[in-house]
Amino acid sequence: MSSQLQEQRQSKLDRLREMGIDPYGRRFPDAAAARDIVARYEASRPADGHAADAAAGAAAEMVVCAAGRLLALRDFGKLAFADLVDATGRIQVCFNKKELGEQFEVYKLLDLGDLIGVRGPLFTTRTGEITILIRELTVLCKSLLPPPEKWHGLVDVETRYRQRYVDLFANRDVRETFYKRSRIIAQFRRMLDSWGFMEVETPTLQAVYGGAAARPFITHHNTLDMDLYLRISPELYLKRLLVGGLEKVYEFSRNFRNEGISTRHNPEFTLMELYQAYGDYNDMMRITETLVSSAAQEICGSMKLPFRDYEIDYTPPWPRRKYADLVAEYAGVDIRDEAAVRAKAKALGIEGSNKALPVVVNEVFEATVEEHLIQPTFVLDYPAAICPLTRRSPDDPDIALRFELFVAGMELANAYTELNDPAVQEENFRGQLAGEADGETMRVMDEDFVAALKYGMPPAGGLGIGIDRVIMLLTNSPSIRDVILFPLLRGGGAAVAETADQTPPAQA
RNA sequence: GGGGGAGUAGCUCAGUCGGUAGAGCAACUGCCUUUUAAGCAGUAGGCCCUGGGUUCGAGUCCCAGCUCCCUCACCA
Repeated sequence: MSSQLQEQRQSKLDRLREMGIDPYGRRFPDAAAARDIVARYEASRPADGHAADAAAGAAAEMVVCAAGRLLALRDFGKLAFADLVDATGRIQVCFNKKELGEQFEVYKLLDLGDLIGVRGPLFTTRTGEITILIRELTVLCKSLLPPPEKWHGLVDVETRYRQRYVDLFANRDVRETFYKRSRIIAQFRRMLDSWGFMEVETPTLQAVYGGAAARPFITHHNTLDMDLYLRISPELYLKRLLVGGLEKVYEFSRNFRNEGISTRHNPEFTLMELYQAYGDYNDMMRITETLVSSAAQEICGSMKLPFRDYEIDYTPPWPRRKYADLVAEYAGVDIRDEAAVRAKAKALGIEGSNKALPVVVNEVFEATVEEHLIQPTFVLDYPAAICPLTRRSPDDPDIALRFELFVAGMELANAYTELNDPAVQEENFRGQLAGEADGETMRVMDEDFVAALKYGMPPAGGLGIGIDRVIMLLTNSPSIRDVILFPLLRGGGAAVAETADQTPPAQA
């Protein structure tokens, strides 16, 4: 049973306590990063390798301190080598009975997975690996459960998601993905800040939800005794800030959509939205290109990155293609030719003959065009009827000044020249409400938003970038669950829920 | 919700025709002072996802359920 392995570790823990050693450690402030230790040592030693090192080493012994998790062990009895893994990388450490003396007994009570701190001089082994010769050994945390196998790591997908903490320490590439996620988001923030945007936070709990067409999660506030919605989009609040005179704002917002789950959809996901007063959707295209392409270059090291079977080239500028032209090219129909569009939809097996033409057109677009948009492509000028928050083209009232960015067949970004005419906005809302029977459209009139527009919102460009999907692309992760630390799973999470299935005490 | 796949030791995986459950890693006991998935010898470790059914006998066959993965549907 697993308890056998656990009991063995527990008994080692008990023995450590008997020796007067706290198996759960304490502050250990002197540890240097494994990556830095290796880098410093490489820089300081002669270029011709370890032959000269033996002589030079005695003269200038470099004593270092490191801390991390013990994750591989090669034991020779009185000598052992192990991998010590910290947040920055891996460094080999050497347990030598001669060097450790009495502390060698402590080493014998260690297991894979334990957290330790070490101090000692660096040396190079016969095979050329930089290694810390341990003179002081500190137990920082005894591990009671065995780590996954050293070679394959943790593979079982369900366990990886449910016990991400194991996945992270066992699989280096998983750590790398989430480091990159953090750095990409940090870079986005740096760039936006440098362009004069200010970061804001708007409500996640909303009494009236809007800004997208999606089913919301509903929750309840006890004291106020009111139902609230988890936001599906921050859009309508960010535009209120434009009215208020905050001219360049952005928000990294977690949004919640009560829809299906897939490799591209998680019920909660991160959307970065920004609004720029006195701009339009052309500005948003340039911002999108700059943000994503510079993240590719700066964080991932190249403008050309693999994703699935593709090589994606992020070098700007990216092609701008008109929506109508793409439908003509891939579906072979003119979007103004209702009979042709409906015939094509029928041929594609798209149902809903009673739907409005622009809705059918969009379904044809999704069925025929999207899969072909592999390299970064801006799709411009959507049918106005499916864009209730977007300004109409001055040349054609049926066209909305909107673009979506597609990469690898996935929608990555969505942007508008924002609609700031309150009369048109109110009319669009009413049209959405009237269309409720058709399907999932906005069901609630946001009267306060219309009131805000009546005070006057500057003409503006607005942009939303699906952060999780950007991270998928830039880290070559095929599933959105690979870039979300704790994706939603049935049953909620923890793999070992047996202890929690007892009936909880009744709550008042 | 539809279709397909999977669930066996702590981890990674085999398991033939239905006949008492297997390997590698990890663990334990020995030997071993420069290894790189270290090596050698030995030991221990199992609710074969759950519940029914067929059978003298089920990890294996049948039915139902649970969970995950892929895919479709849904998702401006």
